Parts: sequence; structure tokens; C-alpha cells
Amino acid sequence: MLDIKMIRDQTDLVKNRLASRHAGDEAKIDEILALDDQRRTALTEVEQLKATRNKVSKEIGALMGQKKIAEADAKKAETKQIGDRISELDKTVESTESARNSKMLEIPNLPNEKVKIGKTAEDNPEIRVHGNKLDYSFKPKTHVELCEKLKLIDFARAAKISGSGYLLYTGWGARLERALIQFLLDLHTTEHGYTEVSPPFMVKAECMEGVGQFPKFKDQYYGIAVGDDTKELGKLYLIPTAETPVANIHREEILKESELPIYYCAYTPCFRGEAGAAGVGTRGMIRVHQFDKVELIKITKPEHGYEELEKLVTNAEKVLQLLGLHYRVIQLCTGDMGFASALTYDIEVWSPGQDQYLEVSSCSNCEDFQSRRMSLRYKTEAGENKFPHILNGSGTALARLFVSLIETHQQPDGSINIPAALQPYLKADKIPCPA
RNA sequence: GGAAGGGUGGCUGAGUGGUUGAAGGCACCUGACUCGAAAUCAGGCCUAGGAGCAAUCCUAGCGUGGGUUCAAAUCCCACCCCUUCCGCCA
Repeated sequence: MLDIKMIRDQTDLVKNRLASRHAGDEAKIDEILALDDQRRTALTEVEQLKATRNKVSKEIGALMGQKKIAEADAKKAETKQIGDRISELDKTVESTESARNSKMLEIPNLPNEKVKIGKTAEDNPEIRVHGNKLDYSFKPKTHVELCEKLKLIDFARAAKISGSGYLLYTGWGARLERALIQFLLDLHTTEHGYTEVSPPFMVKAECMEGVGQFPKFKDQYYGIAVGDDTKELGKLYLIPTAETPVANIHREEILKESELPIYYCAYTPCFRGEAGAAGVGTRGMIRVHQFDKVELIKITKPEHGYEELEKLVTNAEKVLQLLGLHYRVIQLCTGDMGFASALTYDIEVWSPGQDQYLEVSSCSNCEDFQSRRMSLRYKTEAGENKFPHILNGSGTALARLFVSLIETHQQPDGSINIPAALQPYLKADKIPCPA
């Protein structure tokens, strides 16, 4: 969330930057300020009353010690009334504070000043392109055709057991998925210096809130119940990305400056309701309710946040380079950025079968937006507590990577060539096409 | 799920309802002593919110949330977590 002090002191700046997202959030700022003002008025008064009560209570203690019971009783009567007023004001402070905080949780992050002002994905600037679209001597098949022909995925039976939007990997398909996970984790841990973690796949609501998924996008995620116990429903949620558990690892901690930067990478499945997205690009593996992903997370000092983001993007790109895939890097404009992000690069890999680019990685610096929400700080050498920058990036999403990989490397005979970097993991140099 | 025990500052560990934000110790920081270090001595050393230009002051916090009281780490209630044992289980 945003710093309430910044909202107070630089109101116009905050409003302008929010307005650049074209989401109408700037209108909520005045409501927040009004509540904040009410809260502080009540707080100032109640704190003065409490100071008085504390003082008198001590005097009562002293009088009791001297056995001056009558005088003590007189003072008790005096503070009794103060007590009533205090509990009244305490309620005001609490209600205005909680109303203010709820509203603040719905305000997205401010775009960094480097971000291009724009409204939609049309306005996203392209940063760089790697490789180019291959010319095929035959009409390239789509990944759906390839998966069916090579029996990599059984779409029909996945739908039978779980409904639409789920994948049943089979045979070479399952092996390829597993090989990719292993390849990605090895790359990031041994080449890029990340520490591998394997987190829970279910988290508390406060973790969802910590990274910005709650409260605004609650209807996008799966809540878990034990059996039919509805009391349990809503206590835990299936993670939509490893970012959720991993970014929260150090929540409510004060790290030492010397511990930063922290680099984590994690493989997890990701669960997304995709509410409202039905029918939009839902063919095959492009948009599903469950997919695998290797995620990269960094916790850094604010002054290093952006150079670390550049490195993170490079780390994700390395995956695509090693797999021989054509891709481009774009920067999201203000109107297209996610809720928590201050600056985001998307990496889109080319899919010959779809004849379009597919987003396989989104790398963001959320600055201190998430660390404030989860109360993660670090102590500087000077003894000051500061909020670190939290960065996340896919390194990369698997389902779409799978799509691009098999479509790109398909051969005229229907088989799929495996790039050299992946061969040791799959223990094969091609996936054969059954007759 | 059942039984017992336990949750106090970075760690350890006291705490009869009333100068206890919290003794003592350890660790850490600053200064003194020293050529330097160790030892010793003096001081400092949590977090959040609010007022103030500032120095500083005030409020809150002893697992969490309620309650009793003029006053709660201390009494009452509920919940959470940890340890051990039992049950169940991949």
C-alpha cells in the first residue's frame, strides 16, 4: 500500500500518478484523507485523556500505599468518567482507522515515473526482440494438434476428471514438463544465484493481501475448505503464483541490511479461477486453471531495485535463449500494469501455431508497495527501519513455454527436436511422432 | 482429534494488580583506559502511531482478541501457536 504520509503531504502527486493508470482510483484519495483526519483528531484527544488517567492512576497507587483511602476514592471517581470518554474515542479511532486502511488496501501502486503513460496493451513499448519468426517448409501445427498427435496431453480426459481448463500430461508430455521444471530450477540456482525454496501451495488470506491479490481481486482465486466445513472456507487459498508464499517468507520481520539482497526461486503449480475469462483464448494450454511455473523473487534495498529488475529480466530471457525460442520484451504502460507493480516488463514468446506472442513472464518491481502491506523491513547500518523493494518475475511460466517449444521445434515428420540445453533433462534429443 | 506443559525484548531469564517498556545476564553500539587488543568502567541499545521546525513529549504493545478495574505482563473468557505423549495417517 501507499505511505499515508505521502498521501497527506504529496496529495496531488499521488492523485496524478494514480490517474495515469486510468482506473479511477484517484477519486478515493480524498475519502482516505477525510478518514485519516477524523482518526487523528480523535487520537490526539484520546491520548491526552489517557495521559491524564495514567497520571491520576499513579497518584491513586501512591495514596493507597499511604492508606489514604478516602482521597484515593475521590480520585477514582474522577477518572471513572474519563474512562467512559476514552472508550468512546477509542472506538472512533478504531473505526476510522479500519475504514481508512480498507480503502488504502484497494489503492494500486503508483507507476514509477519511468513508465510510459498509456491506456491499453496497444500502448506498451517494445524494448527488445530476440531471434525471429522461423520460416517453415510446411504449415506448422498448433500445439493442440501436436499434443494430440504425439499424445503429450489428453485434453478430453482432463476435462472428464476436472472440467475445462485443466491439463492431463501423458507420456512424453509429462516427461517434458518435468524436464523443463528441473532445467529452470537448475539454471536459476546454479547460473543466476537464486536460492531454491519449495513453499506451501496454500496460504493464509494475509499473504494474498500482502502481495496485493486481496482484497480487490478476491473472486479470482480458489478458497479451500476441509471437507464440507464452511467454517474453514476462506482461511486458506490456493496460490495463484509462487510469488504469494515466497514474497511473504519474511513478512513482519526486520532484516539486517547485510542480508540483502535476497534471491529466491521456486517451482509451484499456480491456480487461477480465471473468472470472466472463459472463451477468451481458452483453446488448449494457453489459459488454464492450473499450470506450473518457476518464479523468481528478490528482496533488495530501494537504491538497487531497478538494476536488480534488469538483471531479473535477463535471467528469465536466458531460459528462452537456451531453448532457441523467438521472443520480445515489452514494458507495460501505466494503464496495463498490475495492481502492485511500479514497473513491469513482460516477456512474450513466439508461438508459430497460434501466430502470436504468448506472455510467459512478467517481471515487476513492486518497490515498497508489498513490503508495507506485509510489514517487511530492514534495518540500515544507521539504525533506521526501511521498507525494501520486492521484485518478482516468472522464470518462466510452463504451459505457454511448452506450447512455444513444441510448436517452434516441430519437424516435417511430426516429431519435435529438443534443444541441446534441455536434452540432459529429457534424456532424449527428440520426441518421436507415432506412426 | 485426546492429554499434559509452555508462549515475556536479538537471545536468555525475573516479574506479590499500582513510577515495569518491563530486573539480571548474554550479544551488539559509543566513549574512557590501552601502542593496539582483551579485561574493566560509563553510557546507549525494541516497534508502531500522534504532536512539534527541533530538542523533546505523549499514547499503545509481554502469543492474539475480548472482559474486570481508577490502574493488567500480572485476574477472567475465547482463540492461535509450540513441545511431549496417545490416536489416526502419506
